[in-house]
Amino acid sequence: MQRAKQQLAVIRALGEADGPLSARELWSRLCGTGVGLATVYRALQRGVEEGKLEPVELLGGGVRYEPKDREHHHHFLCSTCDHAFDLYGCVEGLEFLVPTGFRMTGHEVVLLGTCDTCGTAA
Amino acid sequence: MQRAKQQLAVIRALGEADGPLSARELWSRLCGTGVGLATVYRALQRGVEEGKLEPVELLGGGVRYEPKDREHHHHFLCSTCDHAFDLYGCVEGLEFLVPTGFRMTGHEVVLLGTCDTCGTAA
DNA sequence: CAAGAACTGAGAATCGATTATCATATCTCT
DNA sequence: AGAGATATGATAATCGATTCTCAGTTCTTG
Repeated sequence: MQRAKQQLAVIRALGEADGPLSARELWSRLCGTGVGLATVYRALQRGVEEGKLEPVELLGGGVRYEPKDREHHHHFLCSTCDHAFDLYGCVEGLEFLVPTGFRMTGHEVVLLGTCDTCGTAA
Repeated sequence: MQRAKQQLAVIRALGEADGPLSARELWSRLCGTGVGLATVYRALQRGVEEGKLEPVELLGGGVRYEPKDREHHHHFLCSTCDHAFDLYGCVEGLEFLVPTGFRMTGHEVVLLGTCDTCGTAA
């Protein structure tokens, strides 16, 4: 077994996901492999410290994580399954919203609705 | 004392705010008046049930509330003081981001940065 | 004023998310 | 293989946010 095998499994699972995952989502994806929830949190914490992972805060409280090497993008949040999907493309020209005196350093766009799986199942 | 005086004070404070407020923010604004935190939560819960208030989830976990009669708008979140400000105007043309098979029912735009107060103080 | 319903504040209880602990297992290096 | 550092899983502990409980207060109605 190589060094920090379980933590690598966590990072890899994140890389294969179609969007940012929460600690719990990650854990359930790795559950069969016997990875503990504590290890998931440890891997996420270390990944952020080492600059490999980016914490993503969307609506709904929890923090999700995604690989930091992805380009600037936004997310679609399915209100049925509560899963977040990466979107491709970005919105420009938001500056007109900023009040005078305020300095904008970033923006977050979240689209809400139903993903294809949940929409078909309904 | 009229009926539900404290709860009205909560609703009024929300109406006077320049953005959505969390339960704790509301409480601290009413603190001198001896209003209890439980009452703030009760007022918020009832306000939502009666359709007067709208829960707003931005980044950072907590739920904030704002009067429901405001027009569609978005928010500016100051990363220094963590206060959310209403913005005027909306972003259109986000549909191009939606993947095929997904159905978009809404969108949330949050601008991040520093508000005028925090920017001046820095 | 009397009676009962509704409201209130303080603190306890609960809840989910995250972190800390600890004994065991595994790695690295020789 | 042996020694020491690191990683691991289970579970306890912690934390903040929210809800619950309860005794006391205030309202409404007559």
